Amino acid sequence: MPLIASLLRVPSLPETELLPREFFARPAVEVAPDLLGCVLVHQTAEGLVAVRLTEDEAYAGASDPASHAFRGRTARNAVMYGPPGHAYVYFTYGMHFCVNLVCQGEGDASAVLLRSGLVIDGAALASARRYGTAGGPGADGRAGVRRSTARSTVPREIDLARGPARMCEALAIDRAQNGSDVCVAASPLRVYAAQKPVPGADVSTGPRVGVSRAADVAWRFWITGDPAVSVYRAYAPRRARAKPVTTRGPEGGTIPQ
DNA sequence: GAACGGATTTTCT
DNA sequence: GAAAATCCGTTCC
Repeated sequence: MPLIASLLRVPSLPETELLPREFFARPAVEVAPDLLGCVLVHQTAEGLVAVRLTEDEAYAGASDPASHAFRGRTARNAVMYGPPGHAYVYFTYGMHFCVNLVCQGEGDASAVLLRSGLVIDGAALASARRYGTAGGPGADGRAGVRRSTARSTVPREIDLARGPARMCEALAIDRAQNGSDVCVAASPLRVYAAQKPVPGADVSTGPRVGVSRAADVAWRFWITGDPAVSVYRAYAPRRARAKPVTTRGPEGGTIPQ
């Protein structure tokens, strides 16, 4: 084995190797179930965090109404049109990042959205990123998880990367990782093969979460019974803002709000 | 335990 | 100008 491979080896992955680019050079619906059990690693100056993938979703390109590529190429989705085995990171809902892995060949804008995983390395660092410093919830005054009630605000390790935006926060994935090649050992962000492949019989399928279009296709995949899988939420239209702000403050001198 | 509303900004119509 | 591949705390069964 090359020396560099041992130097970059992940503690929890003694015998596994990086996924080759050919792995991703297939339709996303084929790649998505095969990614379950594989390990996403992000190495930063702070340290290394690794998650074993437990849930993902396939997005086809121009033919999929739920895909970001459905309406053609834009500055945001450009990476999806590039070569397979690269990360497509996008920002959504004004505050969250989500990470995809690009599939097929160049020009086919398909990808797999990574939805959930179990942290198997760097849990302390992941927890610090999600909940603040290791002192516990609220220790640094951050709003993430507060002790507002006596129960149910205790962070759980199972929740560290359970959900697409949570996983990005645990792994410190943001715009800087958009376009990263996950198939080379020199990349801080990379994906390793599963130590023990997940049998097809252990993979469940269902509709994708939160999408309004093409809600009938079962392109969400997860490891059956795994606790580190996000809760399914059907698409729900967001209601209009309660305060239209059509007028300014009261005329008579009452204090706003 | 389900349902709801707020936060917040990029992206495209 | 509205919707969006979300998360979190609160409220109401």
